[in-house]
Amino acid sequence: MPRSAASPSALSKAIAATIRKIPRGKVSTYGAVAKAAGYPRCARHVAKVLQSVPDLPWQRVLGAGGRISLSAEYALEQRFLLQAEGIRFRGKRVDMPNFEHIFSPRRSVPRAR
DNA sequence: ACTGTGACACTGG
DNA sequence: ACCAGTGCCACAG
Repeated sequence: MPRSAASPSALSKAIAATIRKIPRGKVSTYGAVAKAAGYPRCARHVAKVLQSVPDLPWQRVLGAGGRISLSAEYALEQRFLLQAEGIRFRGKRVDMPNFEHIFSPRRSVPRAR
């Protein structure tokens, strides 16, 4: 096995993969993505991944509470893209109760029921 | 090994 | 409800 492992760290891949799972018409938050990817306290890394990895549905990732955490100009574009997917806002925030994507819980504890 | 980075989350005033 | 400060954690140089 060559040591030329994949350049992107496991964390980056996991986060990127998680972001790709957010379906069209839904959104998530940095914290939620990090958690779903298996790295609960790494919300800030989600931001890093969005920066470095192209071709991700970046507009579907929001700050806590559904707030857009981009500078004004980009915020405008993000909002536009989201609305184009049918997502609705309430003031400056996305109507989270209705549009937040719920990731399938990782069943580290099988048969948890 | 150390320091700076990053599109954050959370708490308190 | 808004803003500022503080905590966070792994990556990149």
